[in-house]
Amino acid sequence: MTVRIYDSKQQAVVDLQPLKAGEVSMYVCGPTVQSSPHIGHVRSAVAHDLWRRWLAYRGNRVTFVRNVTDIDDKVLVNAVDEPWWALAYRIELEFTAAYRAVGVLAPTYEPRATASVTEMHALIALLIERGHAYPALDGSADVYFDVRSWEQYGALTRQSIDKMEPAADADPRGKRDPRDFALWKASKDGEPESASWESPWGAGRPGWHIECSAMSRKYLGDAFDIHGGGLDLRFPHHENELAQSAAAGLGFASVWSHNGLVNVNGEKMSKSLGNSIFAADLLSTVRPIVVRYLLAASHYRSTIDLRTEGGSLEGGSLTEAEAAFGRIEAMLERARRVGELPETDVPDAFGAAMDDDLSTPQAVAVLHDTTRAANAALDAGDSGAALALAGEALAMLRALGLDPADAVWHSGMSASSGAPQSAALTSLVETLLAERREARAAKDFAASDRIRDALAAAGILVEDGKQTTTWSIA
RNA sequence: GGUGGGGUGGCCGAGUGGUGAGGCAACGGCCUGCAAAGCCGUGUACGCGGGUUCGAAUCCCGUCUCCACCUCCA
Repeated sequence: MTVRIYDSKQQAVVDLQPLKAGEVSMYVCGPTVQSSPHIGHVRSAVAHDLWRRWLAYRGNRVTFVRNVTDIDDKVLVNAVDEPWWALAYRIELEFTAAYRAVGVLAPTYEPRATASVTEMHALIALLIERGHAYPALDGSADVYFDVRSWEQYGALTRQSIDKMEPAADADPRGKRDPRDFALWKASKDGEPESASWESPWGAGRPGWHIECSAMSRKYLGDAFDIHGGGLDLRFPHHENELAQSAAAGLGFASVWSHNGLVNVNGEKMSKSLGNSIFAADLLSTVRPIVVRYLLAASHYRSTIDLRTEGGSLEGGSLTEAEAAFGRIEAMLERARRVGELPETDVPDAFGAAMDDDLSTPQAVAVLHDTTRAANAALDAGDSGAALALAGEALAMLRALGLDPADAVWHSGMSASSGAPQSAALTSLVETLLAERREARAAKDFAASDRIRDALAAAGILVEDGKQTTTWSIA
């Protein structure tokens, strides 16, 4: 069965035809580690993680490379009271933590730009040799890509050079055309020695785009299947990558995949508006699995408009997501009390939706339908049907990386250090519930309700089932 | 100016010609000692104006409007 994917370059959904049958190579643009991760970074990572998991579910061996841009103008600028490499690594760790928290699988490899300077030099030399790049005309060590020499420049975003605005990433005096972009940037006075590498054109550091061309080639080869990233990277970053790699004679990416951006209350997140939602705040306010659910429930290409209530993350989209996902979790718990969930494949409708350009909104609808059907079967006492349906729901959750039982959601402090407290709590609650059971048996509902209210005041929800009473921390 | 994406019920969000995806919220019912949870039911939704068609959210023409990108961006 064929997985279909939207290719940003062709602007159409196409059959994914891997270069090698049964193997898919993906290169995803990771962050420039210059400041803390926000929900947009998390969204991008989850979107590509969903792709990776689905392609693997369909039997492909996926090689997934996501880079870390650890040298860049902003890394240097933001490193005020620490070395630039310390800032870069500190921020990289924050990204790793955020990705892990929302269940993003570790890449097959995660190369840092600074570890591939040699490969960048080789690519730049190749471009000069082929007549598509030149050392700056002003005698600096800058090297530029010559956009006029590559007639397909603009192919990715369908723009013509003449209608583009000039690039501002280097002194235009050294350029043949103002739209030429830097492959190599000469070291400048005042920049740390550690941020400077020798090159055939003089000491300097990489331009922004060349690293991805060099690293994708290094780890995935001259041609690979999918190149992903945020929609905001289409231009100039991906356009320039494409130009470099294609002009160097490389096959490069077969498919370009871009995830949509995240708005907050209808506005683009930006530093000037001060409305950025940082991963650390998000993940300490809302359960990470719910964040992942929220991101997975929207199509990866659409803009997500995150609604907050009076500036608080609680009360808007995230609270709705908690309610919706909580239903599914509750059903799984109900079903597990009846028996063990069988291992099954995902339902066909779910698979068909996922195959169709990762249509997770429809796939999640199937998940909700299955949840409702499982609850109905449980209400009807049909354990066999209930377990079969719950098993299907679990298979879907696993395909989406949303299995509530997965160890990633239970890492950290809570599990171990909380164990004694949890045992003490359970003992107390069970004692109170035993008292309540007696009161109910004696039809002393006033006493019964008093106990339930007291527990509720402590944040513990008591629910009477047909046979048993369950409790949970609200 | 150029390129691209939108406007769907109280809210979010799918859907490219044929019995109203799914979720959140609300209301009614079943269940319950009462609740909660669950299940069942309840909505004359497709920016506006024309057109094509037996039939349009979906196709065509016109029009209004919002957003993103055009060398910092996931």
